[in-house]
Formats: sequence, C-alpha cells, structure tokens
Amino acid sequence: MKYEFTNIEKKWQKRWMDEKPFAAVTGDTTKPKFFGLVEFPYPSGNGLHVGHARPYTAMDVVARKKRMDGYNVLFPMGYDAFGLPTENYAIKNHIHPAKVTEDNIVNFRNQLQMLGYSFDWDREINTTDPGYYKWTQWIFLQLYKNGLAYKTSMPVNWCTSCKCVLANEEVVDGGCERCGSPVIRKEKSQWMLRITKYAQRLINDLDEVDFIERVKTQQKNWIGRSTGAEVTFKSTAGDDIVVFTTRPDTLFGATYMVLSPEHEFVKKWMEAGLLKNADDVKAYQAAAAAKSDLERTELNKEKTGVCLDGVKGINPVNGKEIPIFISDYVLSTYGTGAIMAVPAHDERDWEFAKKFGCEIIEVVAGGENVQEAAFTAKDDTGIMVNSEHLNGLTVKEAIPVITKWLEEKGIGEAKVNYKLRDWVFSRQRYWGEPIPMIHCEKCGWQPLSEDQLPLLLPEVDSYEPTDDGESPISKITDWVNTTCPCCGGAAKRETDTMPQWAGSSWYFLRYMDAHNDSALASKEALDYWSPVDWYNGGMEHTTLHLLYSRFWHKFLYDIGVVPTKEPYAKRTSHGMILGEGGEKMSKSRGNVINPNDIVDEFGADTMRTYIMFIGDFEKAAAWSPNAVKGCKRFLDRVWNLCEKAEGGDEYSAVNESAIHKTIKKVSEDIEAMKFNTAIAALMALVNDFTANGCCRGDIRALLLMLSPFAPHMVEELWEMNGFAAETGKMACQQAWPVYDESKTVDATVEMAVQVLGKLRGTVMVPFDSEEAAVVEAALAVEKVAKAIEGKQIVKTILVKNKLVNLIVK
RNA sequence: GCCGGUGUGGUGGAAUGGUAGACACAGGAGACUUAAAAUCUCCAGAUAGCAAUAUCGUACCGGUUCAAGCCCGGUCACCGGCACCA
Repeated sequence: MKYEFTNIEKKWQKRWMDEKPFAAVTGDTTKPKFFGLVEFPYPSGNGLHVGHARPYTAMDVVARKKRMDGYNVLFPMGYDAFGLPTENYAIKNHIHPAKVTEDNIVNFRNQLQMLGYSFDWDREINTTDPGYYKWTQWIFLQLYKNGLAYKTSMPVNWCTSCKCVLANEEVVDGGCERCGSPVIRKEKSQWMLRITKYAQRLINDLDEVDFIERVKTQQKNWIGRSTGAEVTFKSTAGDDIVVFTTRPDTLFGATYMVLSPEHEFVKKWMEAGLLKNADDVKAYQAAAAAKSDLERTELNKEKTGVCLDGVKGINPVNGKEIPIFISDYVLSTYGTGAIMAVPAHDERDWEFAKKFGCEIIEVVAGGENVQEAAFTAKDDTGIMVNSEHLNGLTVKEAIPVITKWLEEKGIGEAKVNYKLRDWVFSRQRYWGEPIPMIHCEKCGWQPLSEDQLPLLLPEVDSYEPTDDGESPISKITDWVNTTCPCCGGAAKRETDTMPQWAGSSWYFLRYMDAHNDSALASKEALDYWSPVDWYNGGMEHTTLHLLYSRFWHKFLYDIGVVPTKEPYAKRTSHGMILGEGGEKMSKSRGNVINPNDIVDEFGADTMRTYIMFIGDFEKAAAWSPNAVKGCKRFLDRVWNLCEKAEGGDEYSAVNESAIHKTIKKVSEDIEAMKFNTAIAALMALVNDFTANGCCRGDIRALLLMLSPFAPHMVEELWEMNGFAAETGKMACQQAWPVYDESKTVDATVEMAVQVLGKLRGTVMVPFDSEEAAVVEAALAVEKVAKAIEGKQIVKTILVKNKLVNLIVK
C-alpha cells in the first residue's frame, strides 16, 4: 500500500476531533498535571506562518510525549485578536473588524488542525469575544480599585501614522514598533498602570523560576535597577534641588548641575524673573520639545545646553556655589530629572564640561590626568582624594561612608532607581477592549459597576482614527453619554480602548476554565492547573508580553485570585525561521514559505518532522527545500519498513541494544528541546532496522517514539500492524516506551588508543575492561606499536570504555 | 558604549574535557530500468600519495591539561537586546 499522506492525515484529524483523546480533565488527581503553553497567534489575514509552526510543533511534541508519560496534559490554543492590523484592514475594505477577525480565525483554525496539533479545542479562546474581554475589563477594574490604574496627563509616545499612543516598550529605535513611522512626544491624558510598583518583585522572583538565562537578563536590563543616593542641593533661589546619583562618593567633585529642560524649577524661576537669559532658556526648551525621540538620540554625539544665568546651586558637602545648566541629556523621566555633574569621573559630564568650560576636579586618583579624560572606574582601583573625610578610601569603601554621612546630616539618603516606567495603557483606537470607566464632572472618574460587564464595543460607522487623537468611539454620543454610577448625574464614558497586550496578559488563566461566566476561572481550575509548567515563545515578547503578564499575575496573586506568585514555571524560547538564503522571510523578498504548500506537497508529518529537524531549536535556522525532501524520504522509509513488519512481539536480539539506547536518547532530547538530535537518533535506528531487519516488537517501539513527530502516519501504521486492535487504543494513547539502562551497553566496545594524546588506532575490548587488558590489546595494534617504537611507556591514562592514552618517553 | 549569544566540511548541523564532522542535504560512483523518476548499495574535511599512510584541521593569538571545538586570558567578525538611565 502506498503512503498516501493526504487521506491518512484527514482520517486521523477527524478521529481526533471526534474521539477527543487530547481533552484535558480539570481536577484529575489520578495523574500528575502538565500545562504546556505556546503563545497564541494574532490572527492576521496572512494566515499561519512557518514561524508559528516551529514553536507549536515543538510544544505539541512535548505535550504528546507527556500524555504518553502518564500526565494529564493541558495544551490549549486561542487567538489574540484585538489590534491594529485588523482595524486597518477593516478601514481599508469597509468590513467590520469583528467580521475580519472571524474570517481570519476560521483560516487559522483550519491551518492549525491541518498540522495535526493535539490542542484541546474545547478550550479555544478569543480575546475579542465579550465573554472573554469581560474578564479583561474586570481585571482592569481591580487594578483601578487597588490604586494601580490612574489617569494622568503626560508626554507620551505618539505614532504619527497610527495616530495612537504607544507604550515605551512599543517604541523601537525612535519609531513605531508596528509601522516604523516616527514617534513624537505629545502631551495627553492617559490611563497608566503602576507596573513600577512591582519592579523589585519582578526582578527578585526571577530567582524562583526556570527561565532561560537570556530571558532573565533581558528582563533585568529592561527593569534597569540601579542603586545610589538622592542628595539635596540648595539653590540661591531658595529651592532644594534633589538629584539622584550612583556615585555619591564623587560628591566633592560635583562642579555644576544639570536639569532636564522640562524641570519644574526652570519654569518657576523663569516666572519669578530670576533668569537673566530667559530668552535663551526658552529657545532651548522649545527646541528640545520639538525633537522626536529619534532625533534626540541621533543627536547625542554633541552635547547641547544653556547655563542658567541668575541661579546657582550649592554643593552640600563644601558649600561651593556651582552653575546650573539645562540640557536634554538629562531626562525628565528618570531619577529626579536633575543631576550633579562630576566631569572628572563621568564621560558625559566630562564632554559637557569641556564644551562649556566647567571646572574639572579629580576626587578619585588612579586614572590618567582627568583634564584629558574622565576616570570612571567604580572598583578598588581608585583612591579618594580632595574629598576631606573620604580621602584614602577606595571607591567601594567610600560609597557606604558618604551615604551614611549624608543621612546623618539630613542632606541625602540611599535610593534605588529603575529605568522601568509605568505602562501607558490607553489607545485611541476602535478595535480593543473598552476601558470600563465613567467620568463625572462632580465625582471624577468612577469605575463601571462590575455587574455591567462586559462593556461592549459600540457599533460605529467609521473606524478611522481621528486627527485630534481621540478614539473613533468618541463620536458615538449615545454610547459616550451615560449616568454617573456614583451620583446618577450626567457623565461620559472613557472612549479610549486597551492596548493589545491586555488580553494576552492573562489568557493562560482562561484556558484553565474557558467557559466560566462567573469568574475568570474557577478556584478549583486555578488551583489545579497553576502554574503553567512550560511556556515557550519568542524572544521579542520578553520585555512586553512576558513582563506585562508577570505583573498582572502578581497583582492577581496579591488580591487572592490566583494561587501562585509567578504565572510560568519555565520559559524557553525558539529561534526564528529564516528564508532560504538565511535572510528574514518577508513578502518583499518573496521568500515566504506557506505551511499549506508544504503540507499539500509533502504532508503535515513531513512538515512537522522537518521543522523539528531543521537545527538547534533555540537558534535561527534557514529554510531548505531540499532538506524537506530528506525528511519526506525518512518517513517513506519508515512506511516501507513498517508495512512489512512480521513476527516477534519482543525486541529482536540484533536491535535490542539500539532500541534501548534510542529510547533513552529520544526521551532525554525531547525534554531538553533537542528535537533535531532526537530525530537524528530515530533516523539512525531506522537505518539499523533497514540493515538488520526488524520484527513487530521493534517496529512498535519505533512507532511510539516517532508518534509525537509524525502522529498521522504513525496512527495509520499502528492500525495496519494490528496494534490498535490489540490494545483498543490509538498510538497517541499508549505509554511511552521505557528503556533498561543495563541494555543500553554493548558487550564489547571500541576504544580509542592515543599515544601522547594523538589518535593511533582503535581496539575492540570487552565492556569495562581493566587498564592492563586494554593496554595489552592496544600494543597489538600495528600503528600503535610503530608510534611507540624505541620508547618507553611511562604512564597510561584510561577512560573506561572510551580511550586509553599512552605516555611515552 | 553596555549586556547577552554565536563562530565546526560544499550546506543544515552533531559532539557530559576523551576517536571532531553523528544525522541529513547537495555531490560522485554503481545496481535496478528500454529510459527517466523513485528506490537501494558504496564514496566523500583539506593537502600529498596509485596505495598503505603521513601531515594539517572547529574564527585568530596565547595558556591550563596526559588530552581542548568544549575550560581560562586576549583579539577579530557576525547576530540579538539596551542605550545621554546620572
């Protein structure tokens, strides 16, 4: 019989749908649970990409193996369907985004099913479903009620093309993450989430989870913790200027101060008429404000600034009057928006001081002449000088001393700062969750009563974003106008919607109990399934989705909704699939591989096997059409081999050892995400079977090990060979084969023989041979004998069953 | 600049400090075939040699070790992240 993959795949996909062997059972205490999670897709009009197939296939392989290992497995799928591309498509084609979403989901679902993933389809979710976003809105209300959501006017990142604000995380190289258009600053009133309150816990709890190291580092860097001190400098205007510094030890070298152009005191002093060069200052402020983020970073080569004429700062450690500048190299959003400048020991300050002729005083000795270059060493290499009571100490020693001194004098205190900023949570777009808040002139912002949830998105005629930066919903006056939940008077609804990251910040919880109307998930389901045991996804989500969802989860933990501090016990990440030449796949390059084409030509099992075989799962890999053929060839060989399997339900003697070794290798490799070598081991086993012949028992083991990778073909062969009839179950419902360690070793082993570390030959010896026996055998090898001719063996080194190294003189 | 990561045949890639190149792809030779495709068998790092074999080989320089692709120090290149964060 021929291997007709198309019919076979359809047949088994239908049986899986009908018989539901992959259903997860909440509360099953007879088995350990395993929750394997992959990032749900944004259902774009382009359909599923091979980039999706890699992580999905990988976790499917893991999930299938875990079921065979006896776990109660939750492996779900859904759609993260709110977002701009759908909305833009809707605008362009005059179709309701909900309709676009629905069509795209149908397409995605078909593609996912076509690849034979073992999802529990009864738990499918969709973030745009009111039954789902009801709970997204509910979480927002809890955040609000707990003081973690607030509305404030602030300069925000504004995408000039999307006409929408962006979170800091969504700005890439000064442009919009999605469309690349320039991002400018715009003063707008926005809903914010206080993620900064969780900064320290988001760092600390990384120690408790099994995340790959680069994810941890990247999150830590993003949160950007730095320790130092806040120090108060008096000014001649009478105001106390607080600065943050990581180097309080260099305080005696602070020869000027710099404020950000937006600093409140600049405005204040200007209004008080204290600044003699007010026009210059104003001009500088205006110029800084007009710069986009992109320009501000591009222009960072040359420092600019204006010295305030009329106000001076006073260095609290020596009482010296020092000049105050404004410059845009000081950011209003970090620290206190003001710095003390120590040009002798900071590159930026040094550069600025040189340009503006400020005094440079060395306070840490050990570098070159500080008039020539800043000396920035922060360790024991520098010794304090010109610093009164700090003199003679190393930098490391001086920091705690000066910090304590500042605290005693009441002019400063130890302080920790983070680069992380609060999460800008509103978007002026249509296709998102409405923010369930009502504004009343009398009562201010009021949360919508929870029994009013979900607050449905109203129907609008046009989804076009407005030029004034308001959401399209703002034009629906009969939706906007409502009554105040507090006083009952006339009030208006919030018209901004939530960012795309909202729905994905808690979706894994919904899988645990996808149809619950009275809670985001039942306590029973949450207790049983939490946490996610293994979450695999892209590195690009490390500082966005992954951080946001950890934040929400910690909050839900704090209010007693979820049972664990951290949502994900383990996080891994896959490499990108590149086009044929190793370039990124893109429409413009014309190198995009459509999974449908591969499935049509070679079958889903080949697609799955190839995408797992393509290379190291964690690294980027280039697509190769020829290598796909190789995997098809492999499956064909398995088919031909298994079709004619006969006799012997035990392992055949000739293959037994190889089978045990392969079970061990494949089992370990799947757990370690080394899918490529797992498949290589299966290929090698098939090569052995081809050479040695094989019996039914041999085939049985092969099929079980291959089943996570090529499930359709395996089910068909399982049935053809009568295993299904014998067990009454499909291959995917069988127990994973076990290996016997003692049978993974051979009676005789080949050992390498080295002379002075150089390979001179090999010998076959009984397993676990002693040194003397190995050496004797080694000496019988002609090349070895030649290599030691005329010399004496002074030492031998034996690595059991591996090699012997003869040291000669 | 800072933080991660990577560098191995013609190609994708294997190698708990222990026989470098598993497993594939592409290539070559052969078998089957009227022929092609498919399939099967064999060869295959480089250099020299008819060959046995020898020498050299994991980006580069050095070190540790009986033994280094792997560990240590330095250099270069590429990829990813962050970036005037005081």
